[in-house]
Amino acid sequence: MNQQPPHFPPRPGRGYAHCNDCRLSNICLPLSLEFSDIDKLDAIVQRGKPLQRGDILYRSGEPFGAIYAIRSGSIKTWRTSRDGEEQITGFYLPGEVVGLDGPAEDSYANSAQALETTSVCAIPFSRLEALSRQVPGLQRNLFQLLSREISTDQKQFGLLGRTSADTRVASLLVSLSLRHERHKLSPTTFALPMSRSDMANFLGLTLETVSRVFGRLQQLDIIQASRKELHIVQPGALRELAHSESQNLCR
Amino acid sequence: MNQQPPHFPPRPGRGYAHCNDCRLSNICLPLSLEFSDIDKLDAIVQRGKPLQRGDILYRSGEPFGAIYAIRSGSIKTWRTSRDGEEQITGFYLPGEVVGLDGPAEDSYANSAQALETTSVCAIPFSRLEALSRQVPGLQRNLFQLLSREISTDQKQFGLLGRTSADTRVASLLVSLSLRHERHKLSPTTFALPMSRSDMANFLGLTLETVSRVFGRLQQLDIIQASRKELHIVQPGALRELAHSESQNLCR
DNA sequence: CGCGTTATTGATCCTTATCAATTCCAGTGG
DNA sequence: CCACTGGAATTGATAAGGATCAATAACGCG
Repeated sequence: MNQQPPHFPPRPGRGYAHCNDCRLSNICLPLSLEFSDIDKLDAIVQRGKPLQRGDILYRSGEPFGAIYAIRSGSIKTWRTSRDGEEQITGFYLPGEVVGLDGPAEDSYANSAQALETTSVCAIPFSRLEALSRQVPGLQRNLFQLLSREISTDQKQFGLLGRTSADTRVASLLVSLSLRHERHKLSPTTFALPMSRSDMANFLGLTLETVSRVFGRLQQLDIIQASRKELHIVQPGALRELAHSESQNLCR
Repeated sequence: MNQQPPHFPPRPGRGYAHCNDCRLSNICLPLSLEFSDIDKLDAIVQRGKPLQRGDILYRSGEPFGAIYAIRSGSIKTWRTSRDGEEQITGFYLPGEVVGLDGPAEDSYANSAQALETTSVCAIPFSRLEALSRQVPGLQRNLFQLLSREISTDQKQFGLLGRTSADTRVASLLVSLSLRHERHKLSPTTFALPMSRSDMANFLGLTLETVSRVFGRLQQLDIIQASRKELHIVQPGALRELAHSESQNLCR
């Protein structure tokens, strides 16, 4: 896999969509800004060529420069603890933003890697800060973005701490499903861009357990899965499972 | 326990320390601002009378108005999942800020409660936003504050997902110890403001397990604990435990 | 001093980790 | 085109850590 970081030219190449044309502008940073303000934002956004599967977007410890909005594809982020264990901290889909852990120490705490062919918009943070001082709506969106990341991270606590393997896997699948729905994609049939092992790591399980849960969910005809392809047969049942604190699929 | 929210008069009562006098100003929001800018911040800060143990600072679902810097005492925050289970999301000590989950949905996702007699500075967020547009250093501090919350939340992932009960408890104690040290308080002898059950909930354990770990740690003379009083006898050994991914104190 | 809450300690069970073997698949090269 | 190969996934057997249930003890507060 190619491990070179992609480069972002100072001014984006022609031929890439601008924010005002982007169909994600209603869930991304431009959310509810005026056209003229979106143009100002657009002027500092840098669009490079797509990352390939396995490409690293940034590495833990690198100086913080930009946050990245995902245009297409998907990204995983992870931290490395001091004894070298890796903990996946999130999977990010189009319209979502990675790198928000950067401002804390002015360097990235996470590493970020493309799970498939992925296009991102790089937004240099210092320029974004400056712009958001002039555009109150943008400042507000930025605060919301950070705050939302806090909120989703905290949701994960309950999942990791207190729930059965079944609930954890179901939760992840439901979360992905909802996010697909938001993009007007099928919420019931989509590809899982990450490996079982990635899911397991993210959910605080082993890959064997994840695999077994997949098995059970298929046995019950709640999902159909073959490798990376997922079809949710009974969305209601899956949601049910995802929201139960401890319940599991007693075989 | 008194469940009334405290009220914050529009302009603070006399006799409360201002930011420029506050010994926490080097770790709180005013961090590395100029005196004149700190005064501007100070002008929007509201200081009420202290909360008592059990007092609610804000409740999940309430409209978001302010973030709160803790001056003395301690606060716990928690989320309530849709099936009514409570998950403690953090313990906050002086100089730390709660309410950062508010901007996401313009309402608090967490509830916050005083664990002991606690003084807080309320900072109305819309006024803070406005001010931070004029004071770039303040805006930067705010972004850092949010980003740091993301970072500490993500650290918790690895703990909850992958580590032994011993490691989790040790981690919490080490974290508290380090934060006490930052305030020039003893890092080895302090009071635990929260119950065993709170710790357990936060760490994704049961209170019985937490109690047992305390027992083991005392057996090994790593800590001495009696109820809420904690003395760390061997800080090194505790840190060791806290950083090991899976190791546990096989009895 | 007595009650209720909080913490400790003990015995047992269950879920999931761990270890191990096998299968499946994608990609490769002959 | 098909056999090979190596990573990913599945499946099975076992064991361990922590949850659960239960009883007791210690403390704080009125």
